[in-house]
Amino acid sequence: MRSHGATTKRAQRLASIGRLLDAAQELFVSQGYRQTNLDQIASAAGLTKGAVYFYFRSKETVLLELLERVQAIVVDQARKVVAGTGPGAVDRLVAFLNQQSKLGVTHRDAVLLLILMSLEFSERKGPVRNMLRRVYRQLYALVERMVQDGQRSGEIRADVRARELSAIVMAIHDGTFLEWYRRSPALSGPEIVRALRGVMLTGISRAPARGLRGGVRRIQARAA
Amino acid sequence: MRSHGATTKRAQRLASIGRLLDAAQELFVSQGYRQTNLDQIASAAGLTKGAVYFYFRSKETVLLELLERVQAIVVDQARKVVAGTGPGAVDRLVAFLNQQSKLGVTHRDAVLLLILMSLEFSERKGPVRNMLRRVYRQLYALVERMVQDGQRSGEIRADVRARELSAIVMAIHDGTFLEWYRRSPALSGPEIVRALRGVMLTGISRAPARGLRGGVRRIQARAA
Amino acid sequence: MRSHGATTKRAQRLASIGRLLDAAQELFVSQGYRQTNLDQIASAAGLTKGAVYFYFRSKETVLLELLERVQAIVVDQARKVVAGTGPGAVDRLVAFLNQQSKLGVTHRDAVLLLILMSLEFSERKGPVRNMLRRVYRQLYALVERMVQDGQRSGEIRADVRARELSAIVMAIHDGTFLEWYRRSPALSGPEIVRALRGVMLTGISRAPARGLRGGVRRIQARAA
Amino acid sequence: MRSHGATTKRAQRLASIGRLLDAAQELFVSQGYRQTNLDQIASAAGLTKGAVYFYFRSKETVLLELLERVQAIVVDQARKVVAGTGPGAVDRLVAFLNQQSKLGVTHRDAVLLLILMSLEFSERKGPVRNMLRRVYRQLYALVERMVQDGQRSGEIRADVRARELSAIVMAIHDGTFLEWYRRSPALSGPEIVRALRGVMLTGISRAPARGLRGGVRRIQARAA
DNA sequence: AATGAATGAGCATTCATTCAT
DNA sequence: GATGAATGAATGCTCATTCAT
Repeated sequence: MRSHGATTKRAQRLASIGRLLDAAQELFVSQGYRQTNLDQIASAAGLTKGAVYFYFRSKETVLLELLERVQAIVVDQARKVVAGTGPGAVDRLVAFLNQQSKLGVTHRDAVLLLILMSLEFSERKGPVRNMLRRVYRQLYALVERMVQDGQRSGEIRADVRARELSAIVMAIHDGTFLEWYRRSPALSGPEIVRALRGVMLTGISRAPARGLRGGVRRIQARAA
Repeated sequence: MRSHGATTKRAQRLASIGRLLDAAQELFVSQGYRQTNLDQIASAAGLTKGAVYFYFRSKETVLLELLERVQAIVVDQARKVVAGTGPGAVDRLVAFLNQQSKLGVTHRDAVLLLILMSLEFSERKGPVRNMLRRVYRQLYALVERMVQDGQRSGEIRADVRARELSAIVMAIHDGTFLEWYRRSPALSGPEIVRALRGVMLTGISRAPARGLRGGVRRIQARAA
Repeated sequence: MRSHGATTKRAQRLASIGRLLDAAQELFVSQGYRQTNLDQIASAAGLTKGAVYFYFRSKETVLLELLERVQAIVVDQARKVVAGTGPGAVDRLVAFLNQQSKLGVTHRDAVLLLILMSLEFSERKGPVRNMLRRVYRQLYALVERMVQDGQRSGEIRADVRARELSAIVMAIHDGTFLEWYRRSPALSGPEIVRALRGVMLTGISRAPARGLRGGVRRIQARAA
Repeated sequence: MRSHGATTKRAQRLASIGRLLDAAQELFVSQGYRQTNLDQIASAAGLTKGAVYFYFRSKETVLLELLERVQAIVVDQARKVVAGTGPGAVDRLVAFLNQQSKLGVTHRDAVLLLILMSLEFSERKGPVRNMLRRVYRQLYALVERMVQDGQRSGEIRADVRARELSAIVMAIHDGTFLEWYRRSPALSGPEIVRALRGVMLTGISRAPARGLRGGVRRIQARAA
């Protein structure tokens, strides 16, 4: 009845699933999970509610598969980038932040989905919260390791514990995305990203103790 | 049936309203606005659903009145504190951040309500979004003014526009609260607040150009 | 909006619950549990679906409360009647069957509900099946005890184990009700009841062994 | 993909239909018609939903064809057995009951399907109900004729009208099957069948009037 | 001042059925 | 001969809201 470009069953299946997931992602991000109903998702994908149930077991499953995709995009990529950079901890952190900034442009909704769902599901136990915790734990661990390395090597300030310092890094990171999301047209994307990086790196750098001045400047140069 | 300390009608009225608003605030923060239903609010306040409609026109009105309270707590207080400090822009910013940190302890839910609702309602037009925008505009303006002053006086880095820099300040601020909310037991409250202040102030300070070293150190000292 | 005879809240509550349960019972019996939807129940009671949920937690709860009523009618009454008759086992059995026959007229739907639901839920575990099993276990036990007593005293044939013999009694009992339900207009109620009693009592009586002839006749006289 | 012994199209066709009908019968009996969905039937037969529609016009048609099979098994066989026995009415009745008992073992689900569907569809008009009525009418007629013959010849009690007496016979018959179905593991199959026959035959036999004692005994002997 | 009864719109989910391949 | 994709109607349940008392 409905005719799509490629007509093999397999292609149609993938196309429909893709359209449904894309539609769901956009709606979950812009309206929240709970406010989005399946009719909206389905019709945004050019299908009907029934089709959603043909491909997914439930509304929750749609979100879980979406988060699976997001995990691959956000966590796996970040790990790869971090692993491929070195040797300094700050270098890796810069690479990480650059990667996230790029994601913010190429996969804005994927990143926002992660952040927004982590808030919407923060107090509701169930598979979604578990999945989200898993993803965040991985990100936290990645950042915390870099911060610890940096503290050991003297690149990063040691007057705050690694746990709290990396929490700040994540907080700044998520906070900036949310701010951007909230005030979208009022803020310049590239500029805010650049500012973010500069502020964060300066902020976490080792305080320029006497005789070591220039440390901050050096870091800021790398981040530019 | 129910016994309240003061039994004047007026007192009882105020007490009921207070209990309802408190209950609503806690539930909206912990579960979100949409997931919270009026039965939960009412019974958490020791009343029934009908009573909510006796005091408020609708569920939305409950939130609006709550946001009115929050505005008084967050915006008005911040303005007063900022106005009563001086003369430097960074001094005022430090005072502002101190005030917010205190609020985070004394009025945790009020601050979180503001942040969380601003996300939940970000794409839903209506009176709530308007109210939230009003509150945030005031906060943005307050911070932006301080940043501009600091840039003019040379205390604050000028390589990023004031709008984006103050967006970063707000982002860090909100992001830290959310991070704290999300990982509550895993993070040390006082420590993260101290870290936040240190990181942010160092980060936004003027890059310690040659001959001006010590600027960052001075700022960090003030923030400690 | 809707005005019912008695207007105290308590009376209205009881009236609505009563109407809902009555409507549900009739519909469950005539159409089955699963084929009956809440709209039918509600509108048969002059209410809307929402009202059902005001009084009951779920559709299943409606059935459970109905079965509670039925238990009181069927089991408790039967026990009382049996306890109040004596001394012979057959006398008690006759009293039991008389009681059930009366119920079949005064509470036709209650009895049928029990039987039909026991079939519809026989393979579906859950609270309904548990409840049904509880009720049936009590009836089985009641009958089996009478049969055992009768076998001991020689009034009832002993060539079949009490368990199977009382199963037959229950089978005949339920089967007759179902037959009546299935062929309603074609069968004469009183006559079938009389026939049932006669057939069953003769059938389970001690086989008229040599020298004991007349046993069956005596029993049939009591049953008439 | 699927390998069947005989690979002629015709054979495969018949095999698939057979598997579907068998699967449907088992599921209809164990869960009821309405609770069984086509996916369950199809996958129990190792096929997919679409295949059901390839062979049958609708879910209802599946049941109708099943009932056709059942009719052949239950009614036609019973008629044949009754016709081949004689000369006494009770002899024929015994033969009928023996046949049904045998069916209960060899075609348990077929017999149960008939009984259970007659209850599930009793108040729902449509082709299924018509079919069921047709089958039952034939069985009723068969039994009623035997009872009438027995009453005329004096073998069977005449104090109850033939219609009601044969209703009792059918009631006992169906009731025993249902009881067995409901309490499967708790009852001994052979024993209950033997008991049933004994009870029923004694029960419907001519009341052992004075001078005719032994009648019951004779009948019970035949039924053993 | 507050309650309890009732409504109706909205929503996730199930399922028989259709149809192109 | 059979499958997989998709539909649409039905249904149990939730919940903000209204209103008589």
